[in-house]
Amino acid sequence: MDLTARTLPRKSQAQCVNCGVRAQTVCAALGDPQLEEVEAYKLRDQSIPAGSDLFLQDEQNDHLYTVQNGWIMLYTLLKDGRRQINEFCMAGAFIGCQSDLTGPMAYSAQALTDVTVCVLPRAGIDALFRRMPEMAVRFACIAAKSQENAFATLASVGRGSARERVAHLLADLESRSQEHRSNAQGPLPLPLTQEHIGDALGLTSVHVSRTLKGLREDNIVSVQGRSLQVLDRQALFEIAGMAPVAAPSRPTE
Amino acid sequence: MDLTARTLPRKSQAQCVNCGVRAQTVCAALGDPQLEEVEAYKLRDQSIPAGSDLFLQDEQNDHLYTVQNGWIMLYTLLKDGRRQINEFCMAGAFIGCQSDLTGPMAYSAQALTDVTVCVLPRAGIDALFRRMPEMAVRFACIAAKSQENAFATLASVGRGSARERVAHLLADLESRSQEHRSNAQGPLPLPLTQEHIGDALGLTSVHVSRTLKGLREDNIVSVQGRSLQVLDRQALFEIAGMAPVAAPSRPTE
DNA sequence: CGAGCAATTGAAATGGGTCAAGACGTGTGG
DNA sequence: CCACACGTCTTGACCCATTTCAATTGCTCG
Repeated sequence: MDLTARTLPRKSQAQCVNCGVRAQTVCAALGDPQLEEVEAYKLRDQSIPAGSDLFLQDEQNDHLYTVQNGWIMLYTLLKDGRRQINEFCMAGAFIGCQSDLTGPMAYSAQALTDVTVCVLPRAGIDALFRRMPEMAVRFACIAAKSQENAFATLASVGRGSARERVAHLLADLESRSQEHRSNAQGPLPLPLTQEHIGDALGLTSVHVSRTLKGLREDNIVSVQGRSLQVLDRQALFEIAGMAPVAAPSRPTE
Repeated sequence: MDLTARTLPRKSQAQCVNCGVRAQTVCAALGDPQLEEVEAYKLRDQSIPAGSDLFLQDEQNDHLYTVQNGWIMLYTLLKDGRRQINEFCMAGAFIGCQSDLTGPMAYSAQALTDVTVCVLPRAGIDALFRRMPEMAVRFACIAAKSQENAFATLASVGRGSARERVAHLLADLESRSQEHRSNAQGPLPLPLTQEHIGDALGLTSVHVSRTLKGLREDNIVSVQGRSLQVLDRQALFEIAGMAPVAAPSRPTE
């Protein structure tokens, strides 16, 4: 659980100009000189082992994180132990920023795989934004984007059947994974247990199992071990209620 | 209200320095000179009758809105007509800003009561943000806040029973309403049908009716007509799973 | 006074939850 | 190399919260 003991704070880090996720995060809009300024501000890169928490809800935290690689989940714990997973974050995600910059965290974050994050200090971030307005604008866009994602999940969980919810999640994960993969075909890693999926969708792991079985029997996906293979992208996105991104033309209405 | 404001170049609109919701919205961080700049940028105040849409999802929209008074709901329509209400917005809310500033809207917005909004043009908002980074930062905080709200709703909808969900919504509305009301006691206006409540919580209006009946019979709330009276705030927040101040110790199984 | 929408109530159907038992890995230690 | 332990997945049987369908009662407003 405790990760701070395990990680050595060292300044040796990848250089920002070579950052693999630069285009997707707050630094996207910055030129090289500005990037150097951010680099000076940056604390370190940090490796997080799978299963450990970046931060816990209701606790204080002084950092902001950009995911370099690996998966992180944001989740909320209820008093009686029930868990709601709010979001699965992949490379490029900017994590830890909330409305009350100085208050305790509103939710928890846990690594699903081994993860590398770029760490910024939270203190002074608004001064940095003030000096680099492009960064602030970019940050605002990211915040808006993540609000839209939350709305989409809410619609799926609030209004969808189990089958629709699972399809929506898989479709979402698949299309987001594509952004980070070179080849479009082939199975993609899915570091989630069925309990994770259930906790993200408001379902029981038992029922997730049954639902996946149904999708498997309809030859829509093939989930084995920790990998997901989408067999019928069209059908999957259809069920999910999402418009397939690059779908072959077909009269849908 | 006393009007000791100095004379400023006026359009046909309320003056920004006197804005009633200034402290809660994107302008909060701005000084008077910057506020004048925003005022020059501002298009107009606009009255929206109850029931009409500010904008529709998938359609283009050139404006951004700050709610001056009244209630607005943000909602998502699914292909088959099911509706998910994402958020109820009250005075001070900043609406219409999304990650893709030039693209079609990701969700719809409809007035639940007669509403007055302050209208900004969408084009050039990023330039404005760039000139006033405080405003961008403020916006990001607001967006983050709304994401946190969405997460809280998601946890409620994904993991709560009908009773818990309804209690959570009522508790949330009640505490937010308090911010805009002088006297703490007494019934507060609730411009929602039970169908609205159901669509916000992933429930049927029929079941909302039954659930409210249960809360009424337990003397926790009294909902009559379009107004809500919280009778037992402690119990309501207890059921909602929100901490009102400090829950009395009680062995919850 | 009647039209129309919102709320209530009852009865029946069902999607998903719960409980419980097994199967299937996969990594560990002997 | 085996055995065993632990976590995950699967499957069956039953249960129940919520939905669905349907009828009735208000309430508001023209």
